[in-house]
Amino acid sequence: MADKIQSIRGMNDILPDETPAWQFIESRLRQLLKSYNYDEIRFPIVEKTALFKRSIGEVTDIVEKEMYTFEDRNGDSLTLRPEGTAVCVRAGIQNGLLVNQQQRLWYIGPMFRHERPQKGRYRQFHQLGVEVFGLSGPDIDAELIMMSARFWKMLGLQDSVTLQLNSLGTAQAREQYRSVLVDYLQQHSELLDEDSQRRLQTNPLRILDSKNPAIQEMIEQAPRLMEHLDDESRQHFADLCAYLDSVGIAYEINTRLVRGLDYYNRTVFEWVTDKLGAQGTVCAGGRYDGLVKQLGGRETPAVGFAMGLERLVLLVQQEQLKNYIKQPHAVLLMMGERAQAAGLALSEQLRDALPKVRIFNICGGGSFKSQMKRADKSQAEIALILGDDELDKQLITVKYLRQKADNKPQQESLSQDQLIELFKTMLTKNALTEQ
RNA sequence: GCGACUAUAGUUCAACGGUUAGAACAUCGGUUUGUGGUACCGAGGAUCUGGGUUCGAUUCCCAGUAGUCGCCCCA
Repeated sequence: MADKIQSIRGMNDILPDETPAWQFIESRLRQLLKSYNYDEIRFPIVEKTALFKRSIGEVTDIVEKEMYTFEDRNGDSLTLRPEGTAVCVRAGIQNGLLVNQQQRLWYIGPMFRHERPQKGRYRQFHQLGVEVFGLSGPDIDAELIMMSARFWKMLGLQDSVTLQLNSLGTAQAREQYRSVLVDYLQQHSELLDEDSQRRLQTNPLRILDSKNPAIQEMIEQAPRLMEHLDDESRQHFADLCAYLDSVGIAYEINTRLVRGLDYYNRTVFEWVTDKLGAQGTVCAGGRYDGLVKQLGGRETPAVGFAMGLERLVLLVQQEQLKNYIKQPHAVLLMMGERAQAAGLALSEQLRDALPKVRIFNICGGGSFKSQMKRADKSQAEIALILGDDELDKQLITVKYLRQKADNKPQQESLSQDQLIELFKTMLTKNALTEQ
């Protein structure tokens, strides 16, 4: 036997067992986004490396050590997208979607980061991203948070996630705060670990996020970003909080919440869960008013978020899927060669007449008994039996597989027209539970 | 990228430095090829890869690969 070729580490197959959960989540997402009137955008998986260096930040971990970067045949440096925002902005600029316009966009698809795989963290992972351009007020920030909150309800996850909120202020305010913070940290530099020493030079705000207990203690006394906000950002944040209060969305203000990507300003938020171990962030986003200009467009306010679909799949409970998994309505048994041809034709005709009906043809023949076994395993509501007897009489035997032996007839012979009528009543009966 | 733990049928788990590596579930077949679910009978199917120690390794050691957990990072 030849050697088996394995998939790339951290890049997983999503198997038939798992796809119902994905489909469930994706269909609810589409429904949600439609209800807020957002539009889908699709863009490539590979982009020029410079796009990510310029947007995410040269000294971020993502750019420094997690990107899949390679040269193509022309010698250009290309990168598998590690996130969607930068690509969305590039596409918006390039296609003239952003100038003096408002756009509310979403996208879904795989992202790539070379990290150590863990539960809920993979090298190819999937995100849903939502980005809004051309709106600068706190109202749209609130809309995005309300939208995500609604989504948790749709998935039955409202008790599994909590909202963390912070404001980073304007770039200038952040710059000022940065130097105040660096001063403070340098006074306590003997407490800083190796990681934090390095970040002192590169991204000191991230030190606030450290899990090192000694550092956390010292951070408690550090000057707070909230206290260094400019007036406008302060008002923006207060308005946002008021909007959330007005619809009863609970949040926790976390002044240590900073983002790993450089482009954020003002509002940042994160939905977290304690049910996924170290990978607790399920959805995160914020405002990035400077990015469009930074990537060569006109100055355009923007805000967005992304959620990790793998993590949602892990959170969605099996019971919520039970109305979503769809069994066939009917399973078709074909006994003998004559019935084989007639049966295939029959199921095609049924699909012509009733596009919504789900029929599972038993292929591969076999004894009556083994076909019945397979019919049972299909979970279908009814079995259609077609053999020489039925062909001679121009009838189809219908057996009700899920009706237990009581006084009802378990089996009857129907003409094709009667069968179609039967399916119609089955479909209307199920119409409410299937959507 | 760092650390710890793990790797045996499709799956979940046994076992042993030495005959033929067991079981359950799953799969397939059979118990008159026209009646399923239960029962009974039967079949196929595995020691991650490469080195080393040893007369002999699935078992011990090393490396690789992969998974899990933590750090890191992040969605």
